Amino acid sequence: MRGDSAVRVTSHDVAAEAGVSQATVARVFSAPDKVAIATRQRVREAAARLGYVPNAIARSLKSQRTDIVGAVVPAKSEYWQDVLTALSRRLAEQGKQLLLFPFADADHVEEALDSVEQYRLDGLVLASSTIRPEHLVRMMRRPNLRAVAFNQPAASGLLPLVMVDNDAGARDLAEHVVAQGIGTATFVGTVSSASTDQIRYRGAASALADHGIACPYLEAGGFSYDAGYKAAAQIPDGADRPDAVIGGSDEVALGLIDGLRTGGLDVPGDVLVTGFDGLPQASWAGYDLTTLVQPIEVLVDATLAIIFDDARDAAQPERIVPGTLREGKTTRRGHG
Amino acid sequence: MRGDSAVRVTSHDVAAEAGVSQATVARVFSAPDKVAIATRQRVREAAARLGYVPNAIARSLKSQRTDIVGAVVPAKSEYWQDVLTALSRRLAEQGKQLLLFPFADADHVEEALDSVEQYRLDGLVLASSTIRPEHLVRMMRRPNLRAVAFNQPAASGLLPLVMVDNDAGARDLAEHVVAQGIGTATFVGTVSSASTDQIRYRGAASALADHGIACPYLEAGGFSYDAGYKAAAQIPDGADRPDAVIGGSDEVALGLIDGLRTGGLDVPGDVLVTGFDGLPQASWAGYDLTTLVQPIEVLVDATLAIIFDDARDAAQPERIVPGTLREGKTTRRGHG
DNA sequence: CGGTAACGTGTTTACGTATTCACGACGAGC
DNA sequence: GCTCGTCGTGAATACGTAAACACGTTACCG
Repeated sequence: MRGDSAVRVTSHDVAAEAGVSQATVARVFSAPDKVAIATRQRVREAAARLGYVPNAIARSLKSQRTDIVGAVVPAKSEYWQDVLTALSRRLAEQGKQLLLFPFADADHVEEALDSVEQYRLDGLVLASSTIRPEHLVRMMRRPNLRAVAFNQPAASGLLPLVMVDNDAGARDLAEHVVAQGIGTATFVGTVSSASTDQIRYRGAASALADHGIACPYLEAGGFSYDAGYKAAAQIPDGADRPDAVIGGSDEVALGLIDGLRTGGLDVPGDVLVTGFDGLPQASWAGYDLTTLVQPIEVLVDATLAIIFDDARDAAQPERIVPGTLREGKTTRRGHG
Repeated sequence: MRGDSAVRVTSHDVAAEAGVSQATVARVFSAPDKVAIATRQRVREAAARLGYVPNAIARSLKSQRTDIVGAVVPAKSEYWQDVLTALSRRLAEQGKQLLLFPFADADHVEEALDSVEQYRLDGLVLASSTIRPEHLVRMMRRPNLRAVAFNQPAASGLLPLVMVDNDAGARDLAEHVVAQGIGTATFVGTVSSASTDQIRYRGAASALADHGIACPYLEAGGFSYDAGYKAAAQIPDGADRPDAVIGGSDEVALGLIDGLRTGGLDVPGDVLVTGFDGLPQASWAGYDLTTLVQPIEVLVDATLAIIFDDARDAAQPERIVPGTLREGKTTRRGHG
């Protein structure tokens, strides 16, 4: 044992100090109204005197609840950072905690889930489409564990699902750029491996097609600023240059903007750019990106509702929440 | 009990299935070399057949280790996001987890620490100078809990401390802008409430003074992009305009840049700008900020070393790690 | 005034695992 | 052939709490 200078104090110690039984001490901390006020007071004082703090581990073992929700998310992503912030705040309000299982590559998801199973969490938020279906169903089978897929269209039918309306959002963005008078467009994203990007692409392409505008697709090969920055170099210039570039996400779009500008183009003068997600950085004055803002609070609340509401047995819920278009200067044509 | 369609399977069940005792099952999962290979195999198969997964809660209760490290951090901050990412990755490599205790205001730190005490964590990373000293000492007294202050100069002497060399870094930045030929400068940060900013300001001011340059101070009133953006409007223009603006952090500096540019100034043409931290966003082509990059991996490793190395009894360690200057275009004068 | 319900508290057990102790078998050394 | 040590395993206990159950006291109702 290390650093055992201080003694570990348990509810038994407090019981002895206060002259009551251990059960009474436990009740004072978990169901105070079942204890007479005088006794409660006495126990509280004894606890304070000894520096007693209830042991959450033991409580969890006994009660079969950990009051901890896990989140399996990609380690590097601006978007997920925002989601986690909202999630942990809401959980904190309910006296619950967030245990993080970030993964770098998809290969590490497996290990993360091993840990998840050991910790007997109350709930689990599964994010990012790099989590494969077999992993999803594995989590589904754990007793006492409510798993929810977050913004992961591929999980549909396998798990309860909460996501923003990617299709409608993409259409809104497409309609918006069409309204700016564009004649050509290109979609840049990671359609190859992100089911959200797939839906966003189809939605945008479909809406553009309604106006007789084709929408070729350029693979960014990643979800990051860097991926977007590099992809910008592959967008045709000259006569083939598209009037608008639809980014699959804000991070990619921000990279696109800087990449295009580095290439000597003016945004929005030469090319319009849109994103998706509504990151804080997208609102920064240097970019002021037109994007579809996800109602993260709403999504998070819906997720927690599925995890903690007892009346969910009515099949797998699927909550699709609409986002809102935020019009920035990246689609404001000077000569429109 | 909710959703108890699946049965909970314990080491006892596995023991029965494999025809051994519970103790042997426990050994297979915690000290496999103490079990004969044949038995081990048999137990493993039985476990797989039943879908057994060791219960980390029970293990923690018995072993008095949770294999979980907590982190008390501000909910909203780009910088801390990066730190947490690095931290959780390193922990995952060691089979440990990160439990997050984010707080919005300083008022909520208290509640966060209440939770911390209950969970009997192996270690605790205390971040942000908005955690007051009385809170720090409270954490110091918990048995079996190794608390480390991360980039929090004010904790010096109270807790083991790991931080970047703010003073040297600030001096490096100051020397760098002096080398660009500036004659006047202003520091913008949150000296009022951040002990890191205080040191950075003193360091920069001192280095500038060595060259006969005064360094007035402008309070940003926050650590965010927005705070920087607004502060930019208060920087004197005309004859009093400083040649360089030293930001207390990258987030503030990025806001400053956009604020100055919105005000019609050219960065770096009219004003040089520097930051501090080395955020990913600072490297974005749209900014390319000159900043002092913190060696986050090194800091994190030092932190975990203090938490997990048994030989730390040699008083309170204080690790001060140097950062590295990253020269971006925000200090590259066209007409220098 | 008797019966009964509500209340407050103590006793006991269970949660699932790690670990100590004890025990038998087996091989080596003299 | 006996001792001793090692190895593999089982039995038993402890970790600290929550909750079921039991019991005595008090108050309320008809």
